[in-house]
Amino acid sequence: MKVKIKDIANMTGVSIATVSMVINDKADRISPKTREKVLKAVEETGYVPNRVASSMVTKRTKTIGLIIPDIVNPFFPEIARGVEDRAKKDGFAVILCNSDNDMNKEEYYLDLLQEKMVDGIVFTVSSVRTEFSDSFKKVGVPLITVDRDISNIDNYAKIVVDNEQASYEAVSYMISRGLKKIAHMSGPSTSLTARHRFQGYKRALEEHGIEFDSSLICEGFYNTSSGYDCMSKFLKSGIDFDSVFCGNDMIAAGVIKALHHNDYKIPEDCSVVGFDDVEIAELIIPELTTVRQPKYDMGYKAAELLIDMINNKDASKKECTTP
Amino acid sequence: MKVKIKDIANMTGVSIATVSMVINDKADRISPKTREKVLKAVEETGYVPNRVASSMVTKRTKTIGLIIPDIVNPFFPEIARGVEDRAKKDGFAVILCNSDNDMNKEEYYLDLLQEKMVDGIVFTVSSVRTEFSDSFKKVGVPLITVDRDISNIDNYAKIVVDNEQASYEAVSYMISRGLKKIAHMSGPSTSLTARHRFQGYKRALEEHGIEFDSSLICEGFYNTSSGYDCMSKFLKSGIDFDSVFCGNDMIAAGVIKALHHNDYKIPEDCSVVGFDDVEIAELIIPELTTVRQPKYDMGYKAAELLIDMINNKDASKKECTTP
DNA sequence: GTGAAAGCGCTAACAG
DNA sequence: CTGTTAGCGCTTTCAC
Repeated sequence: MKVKIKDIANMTGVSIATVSMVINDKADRISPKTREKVLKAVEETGYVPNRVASSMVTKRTKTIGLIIPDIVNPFFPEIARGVEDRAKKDGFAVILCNSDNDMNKEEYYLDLLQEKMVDGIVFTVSSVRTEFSDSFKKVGVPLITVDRDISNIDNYAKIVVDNEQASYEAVSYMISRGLKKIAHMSGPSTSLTARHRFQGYKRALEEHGIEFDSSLICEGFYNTSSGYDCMSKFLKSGIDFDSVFCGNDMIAAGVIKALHHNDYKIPEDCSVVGFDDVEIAELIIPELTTVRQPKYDMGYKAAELLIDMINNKDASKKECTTP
Repeated sequence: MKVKIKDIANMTGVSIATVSMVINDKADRISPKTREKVLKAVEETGYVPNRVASSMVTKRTKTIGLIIPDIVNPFFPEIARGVEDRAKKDGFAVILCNSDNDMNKEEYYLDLLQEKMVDGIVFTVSSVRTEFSDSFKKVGVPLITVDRDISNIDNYAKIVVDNEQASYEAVSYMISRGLKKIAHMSGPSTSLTARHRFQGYKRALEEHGIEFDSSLICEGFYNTSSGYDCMSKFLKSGIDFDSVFCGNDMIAAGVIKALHHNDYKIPEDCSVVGFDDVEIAELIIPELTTVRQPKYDMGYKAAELLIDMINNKDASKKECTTP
């Protein structure tokens, strides 16, 4: 039989209240002697406090829920890690939920987490969802969204990543390095991300007095073959460029491949800058410079804000942009 | 104020015992009429049962812990996903813990999970650990290890991956495709994984009547530059080979790069086969054929076995090899 | 079919 | 400083 607080109390000849206090370090009012005695008994018996029972009375489970689309998608592990690290700092555990961008699963987990009485929820919004369903609005615990797509969901605390700004900075950097004819191979303009990255590109050109040239733009998809095709087309048509700013690393990989096949040297003949969805990319392709996305920070900050909301109910509905 | 079982009971004019039964579908002995009435009240009030309270009496939290070194390491997300999917199937939630291969963190989480009264633990053993510490042995709940390195930890239920066999099959396949001079560029022989993969390579050759040729072996590290260096050396020294079996995908990426630089065509001039630690690799490098590791299945099976152990206390100490 | 009552293991006043 | 006591919200016999 598992040993419980009562056993420790009996063993040491004190009350369970006293034992509870030393276990929870509310020892301000406990004599060192009793404290030692209790601690020793705990040690000897291997007593493990039952936090489920504590939760019953404290109404705190010290657990938060994390709902993401899919931990296998390389975008999310870092977010998850950020959340977990911050949670751990305050003694919170994290329940991991993969929603697959499926509304039903999202609701399933929202329910599950609430039944488990989590203290709060970090929710990574999929790029598909554009608004909260009813069951969302009914969530009775602090909830914060981590939004990689700056969607139009409001009225919730959220962490957003500013793709426009990140893109702007990357292109500005390229300009500062003397590049002038910067092509842009983007993801589909149906994607908010792609649009924001494009806007950042454009703004950087404008603010540095470089005229925007639509012939340097190639819209495709977020994959390697798209990058390959765009670059092949450019090479064939003889368009003049000295560098490429790519919508993501997959595109960049395709671009690099096409350049290789045409005996271009990188970065001597053409610089390639990608956008980081995937950590591993640059390991495999050292020619690639990439814009790091603050995924870890997004998770970390989300958890931080959430814990804040858990501790002061008033802290809700904040917004926070990374980096 | 949150609505609780008592409120539902009052609203419907039945006892809390009855409400409890309909909520938990122990409705064999409940009249359909009462059932409907209760369900309706639940619906109207948005009542969410407090599973923490249930856990108090049932002694089951329907939660399992998952300890892995680091979710950011591309090896683990799939394992985690496998665990989560299987757990979900039986209504279990998963608490995610990143240990960073740090014994202290491992113990911290082992403790945390037990305090949270998880029903069981899936533990992914780091390649460093060679034995269980005391606190390990004291774990009072079912525990199963997922072991990618076939280490010498015994006396626990575990899932292992058979690198030797996977390697054997890959090389056999290469041989069946007519390849005869298969070079092997391996990870460091200090790694169990590397040794097992090497053994599989060797066995495949032997069983297919191909003589082992140590000059076709190049030992390095599990990274790109190692692959690049090995291949460069081979090309310089004029060693005759028609293909390369690589210890992992990083090595393979380096090999491919070196071949490219020397105007070899893949797979016409030389086939390259990698070993899959990283899903993304083949997206970026389509020339690469790779041995898939059953990471997802490992996680899935681990959770399955664990749930089995949770349900029948006798099912422990099984072993199970994937694939 | 349904209800009453006894806890599950712990915390938090309040007394002493 | 320490003990007593009243629950936390639910499940589960055992009566009715």
